[in-house]
Amino acid sequence: MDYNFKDIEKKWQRRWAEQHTYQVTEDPAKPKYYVLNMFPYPSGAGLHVGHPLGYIASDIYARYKRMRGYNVLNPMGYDAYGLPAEQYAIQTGQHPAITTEENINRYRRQLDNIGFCFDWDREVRTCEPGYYKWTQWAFQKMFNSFYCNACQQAQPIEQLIAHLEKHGTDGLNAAQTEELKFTAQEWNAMNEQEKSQTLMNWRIAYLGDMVVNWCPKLGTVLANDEVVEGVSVRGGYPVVQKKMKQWCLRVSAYAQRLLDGLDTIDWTESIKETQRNWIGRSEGTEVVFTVKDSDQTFTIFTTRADTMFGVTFMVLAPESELVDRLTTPAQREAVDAYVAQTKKKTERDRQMATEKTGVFTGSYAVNPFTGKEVPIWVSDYVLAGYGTGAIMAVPAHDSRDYAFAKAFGLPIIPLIEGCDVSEESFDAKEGIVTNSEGADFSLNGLTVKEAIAATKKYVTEKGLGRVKVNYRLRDAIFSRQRYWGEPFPVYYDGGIPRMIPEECLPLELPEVKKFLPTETGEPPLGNAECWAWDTEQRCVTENSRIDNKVVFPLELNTMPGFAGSSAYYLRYMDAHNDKALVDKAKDEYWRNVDLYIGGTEHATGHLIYSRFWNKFLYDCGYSCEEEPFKKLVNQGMIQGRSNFVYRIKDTNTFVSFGLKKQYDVTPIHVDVNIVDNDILDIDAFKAWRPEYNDATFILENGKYVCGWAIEKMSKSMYNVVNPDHIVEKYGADTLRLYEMFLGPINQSKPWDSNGIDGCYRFLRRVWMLFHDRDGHLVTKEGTATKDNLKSLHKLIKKVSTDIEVFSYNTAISAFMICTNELTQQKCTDKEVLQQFVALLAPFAPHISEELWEELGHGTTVCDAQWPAWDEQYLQVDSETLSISFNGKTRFTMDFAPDASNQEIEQAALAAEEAQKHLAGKQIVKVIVVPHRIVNIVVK
RNA sequence: GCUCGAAUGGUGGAAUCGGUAGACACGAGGGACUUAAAAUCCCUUGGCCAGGAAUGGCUGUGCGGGUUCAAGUCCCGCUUCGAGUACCA
Repeated sequence: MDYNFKDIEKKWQRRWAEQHTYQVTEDPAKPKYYVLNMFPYPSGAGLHVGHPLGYIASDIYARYKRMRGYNVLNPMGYDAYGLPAEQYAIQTGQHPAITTEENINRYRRQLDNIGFCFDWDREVRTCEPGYYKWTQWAFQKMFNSFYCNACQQAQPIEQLIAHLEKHGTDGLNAAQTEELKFTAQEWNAMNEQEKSQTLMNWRIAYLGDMVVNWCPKLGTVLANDEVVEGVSVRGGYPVVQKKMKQWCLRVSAYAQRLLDGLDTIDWTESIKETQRNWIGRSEGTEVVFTVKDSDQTFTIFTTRADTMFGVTFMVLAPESELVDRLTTPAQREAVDAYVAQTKKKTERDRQMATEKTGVFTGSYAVNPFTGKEVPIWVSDYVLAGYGTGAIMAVPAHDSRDYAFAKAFGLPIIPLIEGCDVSEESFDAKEGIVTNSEGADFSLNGLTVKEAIAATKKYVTEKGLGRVKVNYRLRDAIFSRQRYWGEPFPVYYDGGIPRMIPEECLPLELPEVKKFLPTETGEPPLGNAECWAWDTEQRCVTENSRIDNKVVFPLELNTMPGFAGSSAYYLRYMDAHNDKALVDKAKDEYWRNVDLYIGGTEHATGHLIYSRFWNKFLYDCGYSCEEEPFKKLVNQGMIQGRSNFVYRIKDTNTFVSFGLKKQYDVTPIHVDVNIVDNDILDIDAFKAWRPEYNDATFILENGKYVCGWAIEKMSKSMYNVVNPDHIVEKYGADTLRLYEMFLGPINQSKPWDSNGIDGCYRFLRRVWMLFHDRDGHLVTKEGTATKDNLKSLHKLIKKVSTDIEVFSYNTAISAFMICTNELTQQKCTDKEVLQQFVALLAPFAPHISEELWEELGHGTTVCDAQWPAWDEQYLQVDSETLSISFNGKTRFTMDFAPDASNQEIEQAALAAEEAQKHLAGKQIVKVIVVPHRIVNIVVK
């Protein structure tokens, strides 16, 4: 009887589901292990073979850990809110909930085919009210909190209000949007609306006037990580800068903790580095400049405080509010025109611009070090969102300032001994400072590093400014002008945003007639009939037109994609709890994710937001670990391997790859599913498209050979491989093995079906190892030979160590070697074969379960104990010989067992030769393997 | 531009701490079985040279140097490719 994977896999998948084999509960008797995959967005295209790569890798690890005695949590769910479903809804009118549901069902079918050990009883979907209740809940907590810089922790907003009532802003040390100064009396005199507005300066979730990335094509704002090279990540539409009132999260308050936390977690260096760059900590100095003939002052930020004597002009960002204040009447028109012009530019235009543009404000700033007056300019090469939105320009030592100075003929003063700034600026932070002497202060003769320190000291002592740490990390814009997302649990009372009561959550997403913005440009929720809050009934009601009823409009924006994915790992711990995000005891049991697997593309998005969100919940006492993901493994991308046929120009004749040079040909993508090992199935090709019905072919050796290329896996390249087809043809176990055998999981690699036969043959050989020709088990008790045990224990050791370092491809190689060895040895020992099956179980669970059952076990192989290896079976019999020269024993040599006499002789001669070069030292031991002396130990 | 990573046969990839480079698999070639095909099994397979053969020799991990008894691995200098990021003052 042959290896019948179809029946075996169906049988076990059904049994696992029926018996809830992978259902897991908290068990204090066992150590926990939490394995997590980044949950998928269920797209309409379904899974391709690239998606399961990470799931298979984590599944193997989860099964392995379970066999090692851990209580393993391995959940799965769906990141169900997203743009594609909404865009589809706009085009077709189909409600996104329906398409999302359909897509989820398709995903689930495809996932079930592969035999994962997910605990589906814990499934979450971000679009379900029972789930997003807790997204809304967390948002409200953030709204009701501020970040205390002194204690480096989020605190209740009441505490801040109490401080303001007593002391005003005096002595306040909290993360804030801008520095405000007012007294307790001023605070107490504010009306409610003013107070509400003022508090936004500190709330962790706040409504802020932000310069945002507005994407007109998508009709919504985007976060920084959703914009790449000036265009939206989704769709690639242009993005412009715009000032808008938006909900924001004060992620920047956590910048330092997000940075420090990286040192405590086991992630790859490259992804930590990406996050460090994204957070972008830079230590520098803020210096206050006064404006000539005015009582105005403004602050700039610089990391090159040593260049204060080289400042020849100042530059403001066009969006900076300083522009308005510092523009003189004479320059007003020119400045307004310039600002208007930059507003029109897209982010991309601004980045692409090679020439510096700008305009003079008419005002002059006074250098506090030299008293010299320098012109203040406006230019879009200065960013509003970083530092103070204003800079001091030192053209001699900054390439951007240099370009600007050259463009507008501004002076350039070199400050480093011996540097040449006639052609370009000298940006390096090295050299000896010169030309830097003021009335009571000189930097001349110092190194750049010393000069920066000296300037910091001087600035602080003289009260000219302060030492400041700046972060590139900006607050996350949390509003989206979209339908298919979590609604904000917020209503407006005369312009004051208020949270709907916690016990009324979730605030459910309303139905709308159409998914487009309203005629007045409101977000799609503006189309909802029932979308107002009745404070008395504590419920959603019809729009505020109803008479004699106090009804308040609800927020029309929805939350962005990252909202629902920021704390889902906590929800899995307690997925059905409607009293809390996660029960305290359960959180304390599962704590955080031990192994997180997913792609690198989330490095500056989800993986930052999620860490931020968790740190906030940690501060509030809802999560017991500060970092959500202890270890992170990034799986590589699976690329497509496209195939080409070559059509001779202006004909319907196709020429095989090897002969194409003789003709003038056009390469054409051909569906990889009708190509096998680069050999085209000609009949299938003719049937593929009507125009190829009567195609003719020029073959080589009777075959049509296709060309190939590595490209992204996508429909348009006809290179998408559906895992369902592989499972159908070879079985899930083969798919699992092959995906892992392809290479290291963290490496990107092309999908190439060519090698899959090898894995299939391997599984068949495993099957044949256990059965005779008639399908009967061959095992006998107590027949293990020394060779059997050596093969087995070699395998146990190799597989155990390889799994720990995620080197699955080499582990599978070891299985192949061992299977061949045991087959050759005609091994029939039950004990040996049993342990072999246990080892195979994480990789190929279906066949392992079947064999395990045949071997007479009533329990599932997942609960088998992971075998331990015994070194005694692995020892190599090495020989030690004493080598004598001139009748004296000189040293001993260790030989590999297969070393020949000739080699031993050569080694001895070589060792004696070596002895001559070791002045006075004595060789005590020489280790030899065939061909070579491995090690000479000397005394 | 900056940061990080990579480069090994026809292909995917092995090689623990510097110690027999090319494991394992695919592909290819040859053979066995078969009326035939599929499937399966066996042999060969980095390159070059010598030999009837077993076998032996040389060469070989992107390029050029260096350290070492010994380098794919360590150091210095390049080349190419990939990923991320970019007026961040």
